[in-house]
Amino acid sequence: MPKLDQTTLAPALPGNCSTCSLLPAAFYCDGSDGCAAIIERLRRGQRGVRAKRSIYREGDVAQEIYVLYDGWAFRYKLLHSGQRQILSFLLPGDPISFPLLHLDRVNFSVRSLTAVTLCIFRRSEMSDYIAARPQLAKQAELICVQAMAATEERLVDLGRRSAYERVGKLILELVDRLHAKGLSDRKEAPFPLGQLHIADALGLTSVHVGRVLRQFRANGVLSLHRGRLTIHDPEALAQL
Amino acid sequence: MPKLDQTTLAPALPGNCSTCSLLPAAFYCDGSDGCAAIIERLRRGQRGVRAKRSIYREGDVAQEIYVLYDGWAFRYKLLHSGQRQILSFLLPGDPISFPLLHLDRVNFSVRSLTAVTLCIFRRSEMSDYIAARPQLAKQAELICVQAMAATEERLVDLGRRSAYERVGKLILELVDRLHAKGLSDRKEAPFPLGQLHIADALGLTSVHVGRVLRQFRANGVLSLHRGRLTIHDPEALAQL
DNA sequence: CGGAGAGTTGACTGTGTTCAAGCACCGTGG
DNA sequence: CCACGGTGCTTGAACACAGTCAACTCTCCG
Repeated sequence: MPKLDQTTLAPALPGNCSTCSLLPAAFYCDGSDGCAAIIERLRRGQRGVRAKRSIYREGDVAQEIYVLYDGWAFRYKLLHSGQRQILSFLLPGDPISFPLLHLDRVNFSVRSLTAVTLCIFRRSEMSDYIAARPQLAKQAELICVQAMAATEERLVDLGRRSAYERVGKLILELVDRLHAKGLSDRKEAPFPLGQLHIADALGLTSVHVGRVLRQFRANGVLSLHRGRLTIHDPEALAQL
Repeated sequence: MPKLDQTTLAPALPGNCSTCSLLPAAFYCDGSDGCAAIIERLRRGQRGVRAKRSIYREGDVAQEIYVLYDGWAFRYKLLHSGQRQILSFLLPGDPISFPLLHLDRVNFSVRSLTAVTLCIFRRSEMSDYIAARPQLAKQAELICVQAMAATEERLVDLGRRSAYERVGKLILELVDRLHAKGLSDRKEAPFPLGQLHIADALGLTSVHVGRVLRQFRANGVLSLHRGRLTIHDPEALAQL
């Protein structure tokens, strides 16, 4: 079995923007002809980051903003007590992260899960570019509203659902997002999250997540092994 | 003791927009001279709603959007099981709610807590008005990002903080917001939330919220009685 | 006076945590 | 090729925070 590409040091390198498969779906693309050329001029290069490395730290001044070209990462907050709450997971094509356009200091941290490549933009340039295009500004607001809806859905999970439901819904959400990007067939998927990541995203402990995953396995719903997710019973999963 | 104005049927009625004290802080005001006149033309009147009435139901098509002129309300989601998760509380001057500008169907419900008056706008008109003003579009995005930050802070609460901390932080947040609007001196405030509302916002039960409030009273931190909040020890509260 | 709704209290239960030990896997280096 | 150490996963026992259920009180209001 070949190494998972998510764990290699240098994932696929972006060529130029006009051939980039992620571009058409990006929030900063208005679909016009000249768009790719403009964005290519806006792009300030790329950066490779190894797995489990810090990308932003809470309080950093963000002059540069990144788009995740390849690999997985996550946004989180750290408490004084050392506890961690993961806010969201970032998949290939996701911006890191939209609010950065408007905040002088980031109010969360970001860390790579796998090796990752980032496309680099200057915040001020990207901001001007969007502001000059009402069409894009509207699209940007839409992105923000959708992120809001996702966060609120997660809020409902933490407030009112059992550990079993939370874990199931998180996995389902990630598989759906991967599917939308053409990175999974909904039966199998790369899955670089550890039990501790799942726990920190869902307000649980890694020990309990382990027990819940055992239940899922016992029920024949899904199994998670060595960075690989397999879904045996999509029906049962969707039921949540 | 006079009746609390939050529970009267018809709260203060808005005059015209140019004399409205809420306008300068509203997200749809760019601060220009002609602004109030334009908004006054945009405004399609007002509506009074009694306490504990439904304002939006999840799935509704929203042609009209509202700004809360007076009174308290809250946004929430209902689960199949009948459980409720409150997403946020709305105070005088808050829009209900920003995402409505971009969503054809609302993905949450809204209910009045006290008697309420709403200023009414047509969604399409408001949307066009903002889109035509890049300055406003940017302001709108900022509002959205701030709402996002608040929701993520709540997410951290539900995921990683004890019941005692959650209740304390919620009360502190509301007092700060009231203070910012000139509606509280941080020592006392109207507080129309019941224990069930607090519980549904924080992922707890009303019984347990009752116990936590008793602790706060016993510790001499704050007391909550008959729709009135009194803070005895702001230090201890801010410590959370 | 009577009823509804919200808050209070107590006993009991349960979901998820804590702590601790052991195991499997994997990359590294001899 | 194997020994080593680190990290992450598994398991079990004891515990705690918060939930459930049920009875009771208080207040408001008709």
